[in-house]
Amino acid sequence: MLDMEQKLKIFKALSNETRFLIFKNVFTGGYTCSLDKKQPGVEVNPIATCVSTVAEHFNFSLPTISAHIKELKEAKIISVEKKGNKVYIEPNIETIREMAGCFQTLVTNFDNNRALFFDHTLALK
Amino acid sequence: MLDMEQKLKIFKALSNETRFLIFKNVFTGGYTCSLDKKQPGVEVNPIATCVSTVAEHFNFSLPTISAHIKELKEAKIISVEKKGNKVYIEPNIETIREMAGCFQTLVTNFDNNRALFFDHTLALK
DNA sequence: ATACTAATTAGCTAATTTGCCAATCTCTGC
DNA sequence: GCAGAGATTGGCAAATTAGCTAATTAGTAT
Repeated sequence: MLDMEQKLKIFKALSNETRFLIFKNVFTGGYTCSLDKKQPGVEVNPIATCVSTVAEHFNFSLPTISAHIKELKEAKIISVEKKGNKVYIEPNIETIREMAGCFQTLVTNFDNNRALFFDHTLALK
Repeated sequence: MLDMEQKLKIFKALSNETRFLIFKNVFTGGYTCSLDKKQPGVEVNPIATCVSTVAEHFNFSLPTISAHIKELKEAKIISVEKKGNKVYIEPNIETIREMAGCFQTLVTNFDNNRALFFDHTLALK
């Protein structure tokens, strides 16, 4: 279960357009597959990518993109793994699953409370 | 459907601890009911409250809380309605429902894609 | 060893955010 | 009309964020 501090980090990480777009592309496979032809034995999540590949999609410097990726990592939205020279980035789907659950719980409880207020029998159904 | 700009506003609004707590309390009924004894005919959502009631829960000035509430309103997380002297605040559950849907869609699509990659028949099920 | 690539760190500036107080506006009640 | 309560606006200071370049670290390849 995500505590408040963790949720705040997630919201902050996703509140910046650049980070949001990185997040979107990492989770939907928007970046080219990073399986490296020079390192055919390296096992990497097929939709993973690396910091400089991400940077190619933006008009920002590599250090800037690196810092954004660090923030996404600290929010546990992505995870990173250094293999050889590169840092591979992978989506951390469990965090997103938790967020989906949190919002859904809020909606469900809200609907139940509303039913409870206006029609007691409905809430018990 | 929420566009990216709207999502960014929502994430930004919820990335601040004070705004997050206001959000939480407005949606879970954490504030005292604001049905005004002096205005018994006024119809108000039972879990609505007003700006100064919210401010009582924080060690921040009223203008500061007012600004936070404005940001939550512009993100369409809450809606406000002026009745007489006061501004009543109500949860905007539809926005939260949309957020729940967005996250859930992302998770579902991710899981399907993963299944597609590793086992084609699974994805078709 | 040297050179090259990938990435991070450090130090800086500009812009944004978050708080405050004082002033103003709006509505209620006398 | 005037006083008072509720709320917003404007102007300011401090803190944070987001970008840059230059320097550094880590790994690869010659």
